[in-house]
Amino acid sequence: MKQKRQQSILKIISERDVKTQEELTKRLSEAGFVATQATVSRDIKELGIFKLALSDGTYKYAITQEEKRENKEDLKLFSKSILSIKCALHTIVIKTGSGMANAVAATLDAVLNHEVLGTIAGDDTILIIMESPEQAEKMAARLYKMFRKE
Amino acid sequence: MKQKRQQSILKIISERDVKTQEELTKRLSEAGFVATQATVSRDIKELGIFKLALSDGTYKYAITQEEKRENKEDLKLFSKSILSIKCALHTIVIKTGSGMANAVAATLDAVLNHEVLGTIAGDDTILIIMESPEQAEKMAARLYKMFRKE
DNA sequence: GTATAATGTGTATAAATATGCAAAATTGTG
DNA sequence: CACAATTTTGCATATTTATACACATTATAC
Repeated sequence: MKQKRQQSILKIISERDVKTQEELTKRLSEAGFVATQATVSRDIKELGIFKLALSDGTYKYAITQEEKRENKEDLKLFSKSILSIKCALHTIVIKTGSGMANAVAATLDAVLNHEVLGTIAGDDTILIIMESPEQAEKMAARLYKMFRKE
Repeated sequence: MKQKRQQSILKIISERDVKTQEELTKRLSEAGFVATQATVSRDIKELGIFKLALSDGTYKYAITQEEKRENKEDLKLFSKSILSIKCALHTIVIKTGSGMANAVAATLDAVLNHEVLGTIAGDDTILIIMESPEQAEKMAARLYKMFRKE
């Protein structure tokens, strides 16, 4: 549910100027996702959405450039190319089909941008560098979930 | 006053992670600009600054890409203060006119933000830390270009 | 299956932010 | 200079947003 609700949020704010979380909550329920402002606040935090000052003196919620390109759909596509995800110290190693690493890394980069120190991609291997082993493990778990075949 | 205060705000949020407007108000007054949260709120609106969710669950105020570019103009100004750029292992050492290091470093930080691990500024020296010697060399070359007198 | 852990959510509320209004400061004009 | 017009600011407060806590839901292990 959360997943789809957040999808819907991204869609809504890209279509209209949403000025407050209350308003977003209302639009969400119109779209079939009933939630409270509290939940919306948390979603917004997770999605990295922020309140932007418009030139007309009002505000709207907006997405960073990276997220616009995000396209969680792309990720699903790429998930077919991902062979394994492993954690080593403060780094994560992802094995992909040969020649796929760069494409996957680029997409990953766009999505994870603010959360990772960096990514390096070879031909069939991606190295993701985190700040600490703990963070690496967390991120690995998240990636694993992300790419899990269902 | 307003002008300079807003300058100062940009500088402050590029140097530290500022989590609330209250905090920013405090830092401002430390920098010699006494104002209330209300004023800061208005400045933030005018500057197009926004509250960004960090991956560690907290927030900070951040600047849009466009404004970072504006700051790049400042770089040209600062280039007069830069005496030398040298690379050492995975770090870069920049020598500036005495007392200029902090100002230059703050601006550099704003522009390079995502690309460097960190910067430290003394009175006339800036140390930029990269992830690897290769990256350091690359960045040094880029900086050299950036500041080359034409 | 049941138990246990982890994640997600609503309620109520705390915390943070934006703004109407009046006063102060600044700018423009003669 | 005086005086009007404009802009900026603080105060008080309304609005908006984030979060502690308890309960619900979902995933994971046995």
